[in-house]
Amino acid sequence: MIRTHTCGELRPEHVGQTVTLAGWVDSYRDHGRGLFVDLRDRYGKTQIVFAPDAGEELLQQARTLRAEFVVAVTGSVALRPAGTANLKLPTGEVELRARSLRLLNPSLTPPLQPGAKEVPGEDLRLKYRYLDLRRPEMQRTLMLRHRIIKTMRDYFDEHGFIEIETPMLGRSTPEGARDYLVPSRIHPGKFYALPQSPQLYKQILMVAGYDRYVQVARCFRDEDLRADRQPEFTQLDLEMSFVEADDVMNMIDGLMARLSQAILNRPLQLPLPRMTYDEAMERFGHDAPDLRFGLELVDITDLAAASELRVFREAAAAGQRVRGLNAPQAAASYSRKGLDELAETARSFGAKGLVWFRVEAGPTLASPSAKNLGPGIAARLIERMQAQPGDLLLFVADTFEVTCKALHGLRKLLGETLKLYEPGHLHCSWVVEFPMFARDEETGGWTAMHHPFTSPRPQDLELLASDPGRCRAQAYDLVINGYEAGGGTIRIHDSSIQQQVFGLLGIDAQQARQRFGFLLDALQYGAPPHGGIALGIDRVVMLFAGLDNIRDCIAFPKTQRATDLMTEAPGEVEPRQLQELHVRVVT
RNA sequence: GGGGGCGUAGCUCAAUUGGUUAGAGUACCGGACUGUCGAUCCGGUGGUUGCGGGUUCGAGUCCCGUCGCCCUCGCCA
Repeated sequence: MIRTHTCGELRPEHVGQTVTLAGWVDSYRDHGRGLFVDLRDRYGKTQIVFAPDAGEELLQQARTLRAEFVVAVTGSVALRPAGTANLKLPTGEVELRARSLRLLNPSLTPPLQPGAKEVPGEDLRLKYRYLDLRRPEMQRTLMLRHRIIKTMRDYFDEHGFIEIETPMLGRSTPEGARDYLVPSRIHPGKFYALPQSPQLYKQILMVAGYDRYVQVARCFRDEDLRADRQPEFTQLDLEMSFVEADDVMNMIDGLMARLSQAILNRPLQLPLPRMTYDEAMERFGHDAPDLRFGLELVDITDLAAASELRVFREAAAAGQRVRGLNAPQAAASYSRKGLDELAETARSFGAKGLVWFRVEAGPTLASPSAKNLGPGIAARLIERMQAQPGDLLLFVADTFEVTCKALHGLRKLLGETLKLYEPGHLHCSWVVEFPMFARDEETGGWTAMHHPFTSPRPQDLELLASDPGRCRAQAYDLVINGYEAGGGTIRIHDSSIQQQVFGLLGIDAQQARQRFGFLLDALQYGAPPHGGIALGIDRVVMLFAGLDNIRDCIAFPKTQRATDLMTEAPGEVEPRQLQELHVRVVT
C-alpha cells in the first residue's frame, strides 16, 4: 500500500509515529514561509504542515499543489500547537508534519470543487459525476446505502432467506409499465425485455421449493421520470411460501425496526400501524398517506346538500362528494393571493375550484362564500370541522376521485409549508386491502390494481363473480412519510381462481397461455401458497438519508429525459450493429 | 403530450421601468505574509448573458422559436 493510514484516522495516540497518507488536496493555505494542505479521502480530512524548517526544496514542491491533486505525504504525526486545534475535524487535534511529498497525479482545475460549501448545479454534477461523488455528502449517502443493503442482506440471511439471481433478459409482458426492449441478433424480429421486477421468476422459485427467496434486483421501467422515479432502480425483492399477508408484513416490520436501530439508532415500535385502502382514501385522499401530521379530510356532503351555496348544493345533488380539511391556525398565513394559489393547486389536480373559509372570533366563518351558505350551516360546519378562531377551512366539491386528488395535493402542500412535521422523523405504516381491480378509463374494462397474480381475500372470493369492483386483494403497501416504499401481495396459487381473474381482466385462455404459460403450467405442479413484497431501495435510502430526490442516492442516475450526462447515453450505434440486430430506425 | 421554474465569468450569484464600458464572491495567474483551517492583504486574467430570430434609437431584461436541467399533471400492473 502506498499509504499507512487513511485521512480520517490519525488521533493524539498516533503522535510521534511516521506515517504516509494519500489522498486529494482539499484546500491549501500558503503563508509564505510555510503552508498548510488539507488532504481528503473518503474517511476524512487531515491537515498536512509544510513547516518553514522542512527545507526549501519540499516547500517549493508543496507550493505547486492545487485543488484535487493526488499526493502521498510522509511525515510524523504531531499534536497541534496549543490553541490551534480544529474541533470541527475528528483529526483536528493532530497534524502531519511533512518530510516528503510524492505527486501521484495532478488535476486540471476542477469545474466543481468537492470541498466547497456551495452545491453546484445538478447538470454540472451529473456531467462530472466523479468529482461530485467526491463530495462528502455524496460519499456519506452512498456509504449509508451500502449499510442499508448490508443490513437487509444480513437480516434476511438470519431468517433463512437465500439470494437467487434472476435473468435480466426476459420476455415482454404487455401489462404494467412500458418495457425496455433488447433486440435479438439470433432471432430476427424478436425482442427480450429487461425486467420491470422479478415477479414471475420469484413465483417460479416458490414452486421450485426455495421457500424464502430474496434478491437485490435491478428493475427497469420505461416511463416518465420524477424526483422519486428512475428508469432503472433497485428493489429488495422477496418471496415466501406457506405464508399469509400478516407473515410477510411481520417480516418487513422486523426489517424496518432493524434498519431504524442500525441506521438511525432509534427504536421502532412494532407492529407498524395498518390502515385499509378505503380508510386511507377517506381520511387522507391517497393510498400512501403522510402520517407525520394530521390535517385529515372530513366529509360534509350532507351539510353541503342542505346549504344554499351553489357549488356545494349542486355537487351533493349530483351524487358527488364535498370534503374538506381544517388547517389549524393557518388563516393568518394565507393572504387572498395565497388562497388563490391554493385554489390553483386544487385546480391543477382537476378540481373546478376551492371553497375556503377563515374562522373568526365567535366562532364565525369569513369568506366571499360564507354569506351564501344559508341559515345554520356555518355553525354546523364549524362543529363538524372542529374549527377554532384562526383556522383555515378548505373544501372541494367534486367526484370522490377528484376530491381525493385535490385535497391530498393541498394536504401535502400545507404540511410542507406550515412545517407540520420534524425534518428527520420517519413514519412507517401499512396500507392493506387494496381493491383487486380498477376501471380502465379507455376501455371501460377492469385492470389489475397490483398485478394479475394477486390473490383476492378469501372472504371476497364470491365478489369476483358478483361485484368485482368491491373485491379486495391480499395486498399491502409499506408507506414511509407519504411515499410508497414497497408493495406486495399474496399470490394466486389456484389455477381456477387465476383463470377467473384473467377472465375479468379480459385475458382469454389463449392470451394467458401465450404470455404466462410457463407460470400457469408451474402452478399446476404443486405450487405452495406464497406471497412476497418488493421494497424500493432507492426510496428507502432517500428517506433514511433525509433527502428529497432519488438521484442523490444513486451513483450514476439519469436525468429527467432519461439521459446520462456523463456518458451521454443513450447514443447512436453503427449501422452495422443495427443490421445484425435486424433493426431499422424509422423516426 | 400538457403546465410551471431556471439558464449571465470555470463555479455560486447580482444587474432598478428596456438605457453608459454586464458586477460581486470564489476559482485561476502574479506578488506579500510565522500557525492557518471559508487564511488574510495587494494586483491581474476571465463574458457569443444557452442557441436562433424578432420588436426597439437601444435588449441580460420584452416577444416568438429552439436546446438543456429541474418540479409537476397524465403515465408508472
